[in-house]
Amino acid sequence: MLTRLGKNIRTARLRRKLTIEELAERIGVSRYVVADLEKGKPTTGIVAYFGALWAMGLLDQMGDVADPDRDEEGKVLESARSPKTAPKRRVLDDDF
Amino acid sequence: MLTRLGKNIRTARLRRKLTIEELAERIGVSRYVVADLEKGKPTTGIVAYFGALWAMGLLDQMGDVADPDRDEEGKVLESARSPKTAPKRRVLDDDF
DNA sequence: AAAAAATGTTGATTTAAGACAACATAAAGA
DNA sequence: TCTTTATGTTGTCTTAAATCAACATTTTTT
Repeated sequence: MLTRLGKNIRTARLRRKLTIEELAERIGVSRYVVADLEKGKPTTGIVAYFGALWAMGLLDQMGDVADPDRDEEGKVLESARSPKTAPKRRVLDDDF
Repeated sequence: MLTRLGKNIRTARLRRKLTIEELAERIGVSRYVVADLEKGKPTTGIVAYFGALWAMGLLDQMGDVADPDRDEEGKVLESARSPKTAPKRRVLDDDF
């Protein structure tokens, strides 16, 4: 997934006729970081990746990632613990 | 966008009843890295973010980000340079 | 084909991320 | 409540990321 993202960023950059150096300058890093990032280097700071996406108008696509509303599996796990319907009622309520 | 992603990861973790340490162990980093990442620390390596998403089954959501097929702006810029239809023909063609 | 520009590569230096210990605080369970 | 567990916070140390210079290679342009 990392190498894929790197390749996608490179494709986007080439389409925009940007050199590695130009993109690096806009992000505020050296050209080596952008070169690494396009290879999908795992240890590179996420700010470089996000900066590249931002500089090319692609960052908004990150908005949905891990969005709680779309996390169906997580929603199921949560609702399994705290059921919405029929809240637990203490036995004492009937107790006088 | 970074703090948003961090919050989303935290929400997903809590829903799954995972502690920071448990998630950190699955990713292969210390608990401090996960704590940073949930705050959206920019300089943290992307591998930590991706690892967290992966460990919770959320990584596939990254597949579409910066996908060339969805990069409409990039496609326009590219096609403006190399038109698919009507390839340029030299004037000489009419020339005898 | 020649010149220029972009990118790749290597080695050295600087800087900061990550790991860790120790303790404080907060949250959860008995 | 008391106890445990989870998380936050601070400081130190080690490691590796990021920068840069210099040169090689590739690509583009003329």
